This record gives sequence, structure tokens and C-alpha cells, in this order.
Amino acid sequence: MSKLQEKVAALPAERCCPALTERELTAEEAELTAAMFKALGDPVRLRLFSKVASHPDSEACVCDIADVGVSQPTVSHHLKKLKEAGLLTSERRGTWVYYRVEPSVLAAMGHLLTPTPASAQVA
Amino acid sequence: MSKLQEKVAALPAERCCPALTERELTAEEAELTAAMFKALGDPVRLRLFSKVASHPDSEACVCDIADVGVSQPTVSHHLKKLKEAGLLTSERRGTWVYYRVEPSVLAAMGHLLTPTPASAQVA
DNA sequence: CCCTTGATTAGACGGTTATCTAAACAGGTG
DNA sequence: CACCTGTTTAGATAACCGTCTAATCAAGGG
Repeated sequence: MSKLQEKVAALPAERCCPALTERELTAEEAELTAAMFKALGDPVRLRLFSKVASHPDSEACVCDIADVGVSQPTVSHHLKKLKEAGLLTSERRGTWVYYRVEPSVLAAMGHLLTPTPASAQVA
Repeated sequence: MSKLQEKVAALPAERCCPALTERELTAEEAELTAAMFKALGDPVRLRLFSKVASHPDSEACVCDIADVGVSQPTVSHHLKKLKEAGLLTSERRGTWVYYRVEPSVLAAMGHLLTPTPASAQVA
């Protein structure tokens, strides 16, 4: 969490790592990238992320998305994880806390999954 | 592993679930999709996947990719996980076993990360 | 037929994680 | 200030996961 988290936070996010098909990842690249995938690798977190991402302006109050079948503290725990992974940001406005999807993150992860030129040739 | 695995295996893979930004995922969709992300959420697995994906024809012998800093049984373990998640297929040809990336899987995961129309309007 | 090389399976161990309950904190309202 | 609602933090527990060594399976070559 500690040092890895700093590295993730320090990333431009728009361009962390090459596409998975471009060349093999270095150990460090793999560690950074895996952290993002890992954050989305839990059903509850994925639902929370999806709820925020599909809300208007990609923003939602905790109270709007907390209904995912686990206790509220657990929801808070997962939101924290998503935040640490750089996938969400949060802001308190009065009583409520709003979570927002960083659009650049989606683009970066999408880039990671760009099909290889080689397979494009084959296809 | 069991029932989830069957469901994952039964998917067309080309179109498992809607984009994360399209609408909030159902519990079942989230479980299926999270399984894929989870498989890529480990640095060693991600490196193995990247090694296969970036090889010519998106195919590689275990002997070509096994150098990721862990023992060979551990490599085998991770390859099995990737295979169970539907991200890789394997085939034995004589002495060696070859792993291959299913191109449709990359496309499906890329689709998941499609930016929301709303954010596109904003941008 | 044995032996070597490549790969997987079995079983165990240590660390991580998801979850809960209980408690604390933050902000608004009467 | 007291209270209520919304949110996070603390601490504990049970399950899961990544890793290893040892053993087993698969395929060829003397």
C-alpha cells in the first residue's frame, strides 16, 4: 500500500504503461498496472465503481450507491480502496461525500487493452 | 471457482457485460466481470499475460515466458488461473505447452472501459 | 526401458483481504 | 448545546491467495 500507493498517485494516469499487447511489461509496470485491475477485481467494488461511473457527471453521493448488499462501513472501506488505486476521487459537500470517476483513468485502462497490431494483421 | 467458472466459460466473451459507464452492473454481471479483472490484478499474472499477448501470433510456450521471478509451479498455477478466467487457452504440442490470448477477450474488456457518453459531452 | 527435460498437481504455510460490530467523527437542525 | 443523520475509523475474525517444496505426469532420446 505504502510505496506502491505513492507511485500510483504520482502517475500521470493518462499514460502509465504500454498496452499489454505492445511488449511485455517490466516488473514495476506490472505492479502498478495490476494494482488498478486488482481494485476492480472485487464484485462489490466493481458495482460501486460502475454506479459512480454511470451517474450523471460521473459523480455520486455515497448515499446513492451504498446499496450493494454489504454494511455501510464495508462500502466505505471499498471506496477507500478505489480511491487509493487512483480510480475515484472524493469531496465532501456539507453532509454528504461525493465520489467521482477520473475520466483519464478509464482512457488509460482502455489503452492497456488495445489489441495488438499483430492480431489485427491476422484478423 | 466452480459455478462462477462455468458461467465465465459459458460466456460469448465478446459481449459479457455493458460498459462500466453505461449503467450500473447487476450483482451477477459484477461477479463475472470482476473475475476477469481479478485475474489481471496480480503482477505476476499480468506479466505472464503481457508476455503471451505481445508474442507473435499472441501465442507463447511456457518455457518462453516462465522467467518472471517465481518458481515454475507458481507460473503454472498462475497460468491456470488466467485460463480459468477465460483470458488464455492452452494446447500441448509435443513436449511443450503453448498458451494463447483469446483476441475477443481483449475486445470485451476494452468495451467495458468505454468512456461514458455523458463524460464525452462534457469533454 | 530408463533417464532427462518440461509441465502440472498436491499439500502446507504465511500474509492479505473482505466482512462484521462498535465506536468515533462531521455537519446540520431545532 | 443536544441530537440526528451520514460517513469513516478501529479492531477482530474467517476465508482467500500467492508462494514454496515434493511428488507426479507427459514426451522424447539414448
